[in-house]
Amino acid sequence: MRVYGTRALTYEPRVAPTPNPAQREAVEHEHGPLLVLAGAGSGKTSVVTQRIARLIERGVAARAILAMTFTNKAAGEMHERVARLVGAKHARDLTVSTFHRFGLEVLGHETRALGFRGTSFAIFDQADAAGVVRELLRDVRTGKNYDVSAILERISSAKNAFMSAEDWAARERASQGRGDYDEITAVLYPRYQAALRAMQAFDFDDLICEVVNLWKRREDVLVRYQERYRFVIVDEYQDTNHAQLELVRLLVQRHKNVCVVGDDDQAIYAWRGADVRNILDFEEHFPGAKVVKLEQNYRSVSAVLDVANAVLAKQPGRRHKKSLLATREQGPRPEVIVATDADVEASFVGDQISKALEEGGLRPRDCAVLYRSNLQAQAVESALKERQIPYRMIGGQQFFERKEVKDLMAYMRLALDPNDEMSLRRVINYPARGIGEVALSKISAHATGHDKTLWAVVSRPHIVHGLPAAAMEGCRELLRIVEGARQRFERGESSGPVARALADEMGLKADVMAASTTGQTAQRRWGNVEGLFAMFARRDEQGKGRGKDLADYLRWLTLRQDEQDEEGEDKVTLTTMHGTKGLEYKLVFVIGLEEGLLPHSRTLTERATDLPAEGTNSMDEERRLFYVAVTRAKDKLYLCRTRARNMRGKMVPRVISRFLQEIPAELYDEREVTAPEAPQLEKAVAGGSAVLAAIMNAAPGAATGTDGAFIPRRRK
DNA sequence: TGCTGCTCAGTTTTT
DNA sequence: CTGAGCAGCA
Repeated sequence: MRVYGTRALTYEPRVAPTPNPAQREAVEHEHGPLLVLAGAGSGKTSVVTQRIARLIERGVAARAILAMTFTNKAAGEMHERVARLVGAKHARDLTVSTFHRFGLEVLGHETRALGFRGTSFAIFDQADAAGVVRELLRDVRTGKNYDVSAILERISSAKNAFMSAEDWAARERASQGRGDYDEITAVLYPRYQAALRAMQAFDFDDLICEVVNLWKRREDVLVRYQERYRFVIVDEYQDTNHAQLELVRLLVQRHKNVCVVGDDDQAIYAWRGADVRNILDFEEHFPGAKVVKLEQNYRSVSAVLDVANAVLAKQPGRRHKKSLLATREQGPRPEVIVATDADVEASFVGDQISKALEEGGLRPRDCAVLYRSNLQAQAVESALKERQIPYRMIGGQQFFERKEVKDLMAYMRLALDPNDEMSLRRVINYPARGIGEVALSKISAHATGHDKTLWAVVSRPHIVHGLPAAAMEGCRELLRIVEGARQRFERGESSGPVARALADEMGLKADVMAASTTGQTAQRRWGNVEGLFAMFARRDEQGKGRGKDLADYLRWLTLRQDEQDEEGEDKVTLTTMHGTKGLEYKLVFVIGLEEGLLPHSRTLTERATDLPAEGTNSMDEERRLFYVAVTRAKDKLYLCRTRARNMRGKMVPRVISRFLQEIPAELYDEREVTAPEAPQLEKAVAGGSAVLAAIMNAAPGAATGTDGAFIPRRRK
């Protein structure tokens, strides 16, 4: 038992919940479709893992079970938790995979059925795909400045709906005047798809869609997978898109043992193609489905749950109505903080965390700051830095999307397989070596014209008619670098040393330094490269640093986000509301609860680039996002907003978020914060260990600094 | 070819 | 106020 304040508010540590009747029902269910509606904090993960364990216990072969998640992290965690229940031996046979990884695996095994030459294909990430579209756009020469990502969004949505280029064009014609973007997409979609196939490449959507297409075309292939995976479990089902539904539907058609777990109240990804109707209409998609609702919340104190339920109370037309039932005590009241501006808001957060750490017995990892947009992180970052509080930021640009990392990876791929055209194109003129747009198109044209690979032409640049001497020299330079690395591999060197040699040879360090405006960014970016070296070194130690192992790994890395930051580091978490799903913290700050941030201005005003999503309402989605944020808090919740905020260089007055406005005032305490607090003062008065009250239950106004101690922070 | 300066836009993001 | 992308010049 821990005393959290002068009012002797006591928090029982969360007891591992013995399964309640609903949970037990979900765990014990064996055959036929099952929908588990799992409210926030209702013990979803434990139900899923126990269910898998139970199946194995009842004699289902582990290799017949397939669990699908969205992120590698979730897959890893699930696998680990099942392993703890059933032992490593069974766990090894179990398949826990992301949708995309699964798709990759299937396509990799079926290259013959796909009619590919050889067994290798490339995976294009967002940036690669954008590059293709940008290039196609140049070819078409529209004279207009199209937003590439808006086009990609449309291509993606067409693919996931299994619309062919003709379907799209037909729809575009039928609903004429739908705008330039539908029109240009109709032009580019077929070209984009053709370009990918020509390069023997798949984008992320293809990894799902092409599996479905293959299975539809080749019953014999489908049957193999149906026979293999007789029990299928899908996590975060509310995030699935149409293609993923089709994949699942085909896979379980025969045995019908499909269990999906999700929460329609936490559907926040419609903007990237998730279709909440998948979970709403599950019973129609899978007739005879059993439905189990998990409504007992084991995470949050009831004062927090009251706010969460109030947020959803205004949500119109919920299909699967659930409410969160508290199992914990009342707890401290959530607080609404009104700060003068974003810096004051950030300082307040910093001060409260600082107190919680010094006097409240909390660890940094118990605290999180949630915001709508990554931009908001900056003020909080400096506030925490100033107070020397360790933090980690989730989101922002991912490690493997960083340019310097991608460049070096492309060289590594090229050294293993010079016919990897995408990688070649990426680095053919990086670092700059005189092969510009003109030279590249000459080389490229020669390759297509003489039915040679791009690499074959680069290897013998003199055969290209009219290629400038500089470009020819550049080709030889590239050849020398890649050849050198290839030979190192042949001599038996493993990935770590080869990567270092490559970086050396091409002068990566010099380029990274030169391309960075400040010493700090240079340091950070070179640090990323060092991180990549370290990653290769780790693989080398495991004996997986060369040959096919390495090639497979490099390909798979395209599907893999940051492997860098250590799980379980003792740091405060800074993340977007989207990035926080599935996580929980004792102390949570939700900041920037203002119109224009939440709901975000982009949901308030429509744009030509926006892709209207069917059957969804973005305002409702913003509300659910708020709900997700609120339900992360276990013990104490702060809801913060500002009166004015510096936006695009101007101070702008701010209006309270409609979602915050809707919460009945009796559910929280409110206070105004005009200047950062003076923690020293607090400490002098309070002292001792029982002062957690300061953060948990401070009397309104008590901590508001009025002594003018506010020194504006310098912004770098 | 490659750099500089201008213009424009400015969510969320996993794979 | 920033950063990305492009046009125009060296």
